[in-house]
Amino acid sequence: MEDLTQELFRFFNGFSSWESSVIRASDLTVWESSVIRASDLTVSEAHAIEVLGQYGQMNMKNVAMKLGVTTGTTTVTIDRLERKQYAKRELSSQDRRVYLISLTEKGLQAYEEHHQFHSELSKQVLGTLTEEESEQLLKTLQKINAEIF
Amino acid sequence: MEDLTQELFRFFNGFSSWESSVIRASDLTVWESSVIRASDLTVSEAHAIEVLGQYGQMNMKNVAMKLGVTTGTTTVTIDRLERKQYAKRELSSQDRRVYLISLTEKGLQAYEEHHQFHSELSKQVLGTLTEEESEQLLKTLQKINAEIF
DNA sequence: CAATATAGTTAGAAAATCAAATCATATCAT
DNA sequence: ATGATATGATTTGATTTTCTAACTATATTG
Repeated sequence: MEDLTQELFRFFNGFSSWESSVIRASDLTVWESSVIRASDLTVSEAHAIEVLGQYGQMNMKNVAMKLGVTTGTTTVTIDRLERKQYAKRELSSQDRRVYLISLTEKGLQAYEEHHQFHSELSKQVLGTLTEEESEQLLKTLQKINAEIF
Repeated sequence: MEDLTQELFRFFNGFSSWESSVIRASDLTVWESSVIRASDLTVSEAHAIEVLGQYGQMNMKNVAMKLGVTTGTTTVTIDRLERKQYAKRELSSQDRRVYLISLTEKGLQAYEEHHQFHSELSKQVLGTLTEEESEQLLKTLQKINAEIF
């Protein structure tokens, strides 16, 4: 039990630093020997795109919850993404207080690009495991995600 | 493979929002019907304590890497932790450019407290799995952590 | 030993975040 | 129905967190 706690959080922290290095790295690129800014996405904007790409259209409150920030913060983030045309708001027809947020074409494209890096890590993970372990891991993660997160 | 990528990052994002809600919640407490600040730790300070508690004494650069921020940011964070007596710097005897950072008694105590919350989540995870699945998960995580993170 | 690399710090600016107040719409209890 | 309460989203103003770039000190390398 104590062991699992330790490995669980090591795993989480490992992901965490990997993820921020990827976001930062993908924001830079080298062109004719000098480093230039490749995308105009900040780290928190990239996170929001990741969440929207992963879960699809959702309201502000749910975006905020997935990001682990307040709705005030989310309003600001989505404002910027909308201004830069990565995301769009649509009024819900069910509840007129609600905005449904989704990615635009450009936003989806940015998500796909970022997602490639995820697949890379996934490949690395599979590389360390046997066929059987991989299958078991998938099942276990599905269970945990469905029941806890 | 695509499935695993999806579950892996859902898992990671689930952890992420859980973790930020826990850090925020543990920073507040209710006393005589009003919410007051219980600890003087901010979110980024709590993260640093978590890393130092998890990995033990380490230099600034490694702390920065684990936190996924620059060394400049880390200097500021450790400055504050040192001022509040949660952490301390020691000059390395091997390399005089290097500071080794570690938790003080007070820092360790804060780490232990935070760690309790981790155990709670761990317990929840175990609750959704069979005995066998739990053992397999532990082994798999150990493998991944050792080889990738 | 000079040139280059690395660890850490500092300074100033920009980005991210929060809490609280506010607005508009929904829901609930009577 | 309607007044009271709850909820989703935004705004405001302040604080916190972070970055980049320049800098210092020490190590390493050709």
